[in-house]
Amino acid sequence: MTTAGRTRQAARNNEVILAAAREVFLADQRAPVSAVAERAGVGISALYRRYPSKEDMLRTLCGDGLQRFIAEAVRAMEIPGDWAAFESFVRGVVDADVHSLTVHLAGTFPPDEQLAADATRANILAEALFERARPDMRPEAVPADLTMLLEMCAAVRVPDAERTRELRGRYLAMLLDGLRRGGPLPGPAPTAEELNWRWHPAGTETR
Amino acid sequence: MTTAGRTRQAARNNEVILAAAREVFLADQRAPVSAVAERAGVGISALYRRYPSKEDMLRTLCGDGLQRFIAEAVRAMEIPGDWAAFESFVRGVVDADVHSLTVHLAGTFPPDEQLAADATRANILAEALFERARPDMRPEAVPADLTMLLEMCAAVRVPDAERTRELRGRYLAMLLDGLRRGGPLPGPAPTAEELNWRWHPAGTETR
DNA sequence: GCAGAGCGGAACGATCCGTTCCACTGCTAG
DNA sequence: CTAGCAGTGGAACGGATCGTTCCGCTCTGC
Repeated sequence: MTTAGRTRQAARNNEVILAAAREVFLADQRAPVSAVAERAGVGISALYRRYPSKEDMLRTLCGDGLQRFIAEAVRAMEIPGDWAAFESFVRGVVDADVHSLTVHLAGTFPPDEQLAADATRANILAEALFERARPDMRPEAVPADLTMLLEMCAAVRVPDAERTRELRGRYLAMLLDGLRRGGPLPGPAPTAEELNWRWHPAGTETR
Repeated sequence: MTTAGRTRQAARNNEVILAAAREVFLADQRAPVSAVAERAGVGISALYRRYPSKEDMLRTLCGDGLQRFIAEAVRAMEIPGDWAAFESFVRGVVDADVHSLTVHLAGTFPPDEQLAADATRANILAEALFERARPDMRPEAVPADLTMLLEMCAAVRVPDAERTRELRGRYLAMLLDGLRRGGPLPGPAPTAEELNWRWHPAGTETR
């Protein structure tokens, strides 16, 4: 800002705006565009110069989240211990607060070819990590459970972002301990359709 | 409907409308009033005949949820085993899907004297049940964790209501197992303020 | 029968939000 | 040095949504 020329300032705004958008839409998926501008400390024009529409902004954000998810998985793959790799992966995803982006934004804009490809890749990676760690888990656990665990962690939220991270760590620890041991689980695991319903054409839903 | 006179029909509508409101606002706290009317199969007039405003409807709904919460606690109190009582209580609350009502509606309308009293009573009861079961829990567990566990269970959601209940049972089992055993938990437990922030005057929140 | 309680749903006004537009700024190319 | 324009702030607009009101109808309970 102080030392910045016009172009430098503009380049900087790219990140600032994306970060602001992430924060705002993480807190409230239905937040207005103006809220993003306000948080970024820029005018609305600055947003519309970069993204043709709000929808494009959300798509970009979602894709970005998916990339981070994939990056976490790739990183964790290198970790030697099977359970350690899985745990590090999940902690990384929860810590980066990536799940809300990829899931809670679903349905707010039509899917996308690139997005679908990334989602598939993300699923494959996550499943691989899960399978590696499965020997350490209770027998009924399935990869689909991971999605739900992430969803549950994302539900932990307090006004302060840093504290939210801390609390999520606490409950993720509980969840992972629960994933490892305990008596038999009631009811069947979630199916793929049940996990992805947000993307589907929104049929008549009971709730 | 078939055998109903006008007054009988009206009395019936009382329950139908409240049930519809519960379902609708459980699914989406920001749902329009018209959605409630539609689900109840009545006109909008039928709602406004009973409740002066949407806000009153939400308040009633919230109070109703709190009553159910209290009823679950009182019921569970009679159960002999300490852990069994606690578990039955939590399962009951999750099963009745009462948590979303009392928490996710928070902030959408100004508090209320009766509501506050009920909330206090609910907290005391829940805490008592928690303390009874605490010997069976990992040492770091505190009553405040219960609120978060409920919040996490409420995050489990699929389009079908019955299936949602089933899945919540699955993950509640995991959570309870995690609550009982495992290694040390990272980070401090949530504070009372952190749990009730939704009710507060909505200061400047980071997220 | 008939007065009116109860109701359906159109209509209204307020609010909100995505997008556009325009005036302005100050860098940067030449 | 300066002309031009990329980048910007924010007011303005038009459409959508939603809470609430209102009017005309129905059908019951007396």
